Amino acid sequence: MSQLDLLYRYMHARTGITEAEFEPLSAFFQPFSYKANQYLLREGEVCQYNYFVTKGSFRMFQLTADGQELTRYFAFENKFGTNLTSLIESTRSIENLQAIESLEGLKITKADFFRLVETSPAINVIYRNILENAYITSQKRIYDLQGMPALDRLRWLLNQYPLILTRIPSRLIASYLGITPYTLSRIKAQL
Amino acid sequence: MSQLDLLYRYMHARTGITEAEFEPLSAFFQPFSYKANQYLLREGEVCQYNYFVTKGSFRMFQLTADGQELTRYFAFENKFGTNLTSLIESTRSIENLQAIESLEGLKITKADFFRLVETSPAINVIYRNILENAYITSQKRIYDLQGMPALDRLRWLLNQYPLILTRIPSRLIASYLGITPYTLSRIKAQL
DNA sequence: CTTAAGTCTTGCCTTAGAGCAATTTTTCCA
DNA sequence: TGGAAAAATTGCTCTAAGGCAAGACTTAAG
Repeated sequence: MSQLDLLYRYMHARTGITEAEFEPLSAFFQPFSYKANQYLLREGEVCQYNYFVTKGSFRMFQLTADGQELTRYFAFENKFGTNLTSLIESTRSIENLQAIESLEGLKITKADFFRLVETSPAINVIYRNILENAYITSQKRIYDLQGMPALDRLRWLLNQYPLILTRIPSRLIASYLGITPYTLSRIKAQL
Repeated sequence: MSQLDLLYRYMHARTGITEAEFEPLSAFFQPFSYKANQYLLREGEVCQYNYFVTKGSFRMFQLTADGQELTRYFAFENKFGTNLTSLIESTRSIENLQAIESLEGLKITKADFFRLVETSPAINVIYRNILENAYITSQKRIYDLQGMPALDRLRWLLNQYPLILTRIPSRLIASYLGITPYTLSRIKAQL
């Protein structure tokens, strides 16, 4: 299935958009691809695109003052992903977007995207949907992880993404759970 | 200034709405008031309203399995506040909304609100704005607090809300920072 | 004003996870 | 495919925060 077909399916499922309505929108999306470990966005840059993933995955992470990586989000196939905060506020990003595996998808510029939010009912709904999901996901993450011991957090993550341990390197998972690789290694033995 | 004036100012600042455009919307908002410690919403209920605060404050918190309160958000004057997750998904709330001080404001029902999101450009923008801010705030919270020692978290909070220690009881602040009241008491001495 | 209930503080001990170092395993390319 | 580099594991020690208990302080109600 082509990248545009995947995007159409994504949008149709959420907005009921028809192929005829989708057609003029499709011109705003350009293909992109990155190799594993390449950066889509680096800290300090202003995010210019909203990315729709059709193959592979990327992550968002921040570098702390003492050089530690804090991973906040993994974007897999059939997901929009971007640094929303930087995109919305046009501020310099405090986080990095980096391909984990070889990555392909479609991207739309910030200007086109926000213009379509105002002019295309379907994109208005898609954006609302992205924001709602981003918010709900981030809430679940705060809440479910708050005060939970490390082992329970790992179980929670495996419940959300059962395949994650096979697909994502352990050090990134540790970084996502807010624990050290040492601790992750130790608690995996207790699963 | 009347409650409706405050709401109009809030909306005008964000959407440029005129008084004439605002007038038909105002009928959807009903006044509410709660005394300190009363609940706007309890865990297990489906949230039915979006609340605009004109006086006082309320908080959102979750009860953990072992009876601990985890506070996630404080809503003060001139803010919309609700359990967005429950409102969006029509699911039972896992959190409680409780007035901290004596509280007044305007509320709109879920059904009216989402209908206006579709039919009123101003409310569409307001909702987008609420979602964007909710997301950005929640991100800042995750990020800024992740891995930070308790004393630095307290400083971060005081930076965001300098008045909070004078306005909100310490046990709620501890609950918001994800630390125990014991620890909060100890680190306040180090400020 | 007085008393009870709730809240905050502080001493003492316990504990989960951090961090270092050394070893093993896996991954990556030349 | 062989060797270097990165990642994962594991023993040991250390530390920030948790939790109990006792006392001080505050607040609200009669």
